[in-house]
Amino acid sequence: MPELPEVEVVRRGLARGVVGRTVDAVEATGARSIRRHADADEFGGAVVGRTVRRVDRRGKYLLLRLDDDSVLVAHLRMSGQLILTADATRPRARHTHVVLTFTDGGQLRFVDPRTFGELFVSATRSRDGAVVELASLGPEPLDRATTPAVLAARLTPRRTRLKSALLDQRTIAGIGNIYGDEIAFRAGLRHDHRTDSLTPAEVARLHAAMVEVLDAAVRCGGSSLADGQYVDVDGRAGTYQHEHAVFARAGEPCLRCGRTIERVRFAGRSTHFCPGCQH
DNA sequence: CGCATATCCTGACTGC
DNA sequence: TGCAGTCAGGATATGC
Repeated sequence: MPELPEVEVVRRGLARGVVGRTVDAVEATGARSIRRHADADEFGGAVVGRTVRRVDRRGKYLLLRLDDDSVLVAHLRMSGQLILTADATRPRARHTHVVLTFTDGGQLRFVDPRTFGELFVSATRSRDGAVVELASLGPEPLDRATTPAVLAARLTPRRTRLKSALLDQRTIAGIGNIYGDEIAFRAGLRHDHRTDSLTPAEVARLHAAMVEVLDAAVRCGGSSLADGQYVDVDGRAGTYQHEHAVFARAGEPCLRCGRTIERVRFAGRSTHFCPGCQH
């Protein structure tokens, strides 16, 4: 479900909601959600008593930096949600697998029907705050340091297709199926455009499209699709789905040229594009 | 190396 | 209304 924009919106909610708060108790009833840990006690032992210092994001991962320099890492995968509630007595949603209760009585709940998501504590204390488990992630799309030249250096040496490269988190971190399609459309490039044939002008368009699409999506609070899975920490849906040019618009006219948006299976994922605007 | 496929799960939706 | 089949925002392992 969530890609960079959705994860960034959740990060902002957590930054407002949990920084400075101290974990009083942890209930980890879903073993799969903490699968990198031996058991619930071991996971709880790493979190209880800790105060959240700040919340960062790396690609689609959330990093809750704790006061012992460890990091509580969260990935929502397809169906995960992190929900804040001030009232611990409020009924828990079905598939609530991990609950952190703060000393003030509020809670952070991890809800995840498909159980693909996970929470783990990384003991990493590297100087720059990097999490060793996430070392293979590519650069951040919205970092100023991620210039068109950086993007070109990561794309053009590879002999693959544009969408495969965009979905590969080692190329660039945070882009998933929705934004891969939207970025390719805005750049005027087909999903199956070969990365090794991208010209500097095409990479420049791709870079601009990437920044514009992701920025706009963050400003809209992310994309919430028909199943209503994605919501922020307060349970609110995003609105960027109304701005989608191609994703989930198969059979509808392209808003730019009027041709019919197509949907194909590519790289194992549903892929949407305009046959008139993308080459 | 690149690519397709299967896998981990539950739930929503489609068509009979 | 019930039920089988299909599909889903991600990441990873495997085999060609």
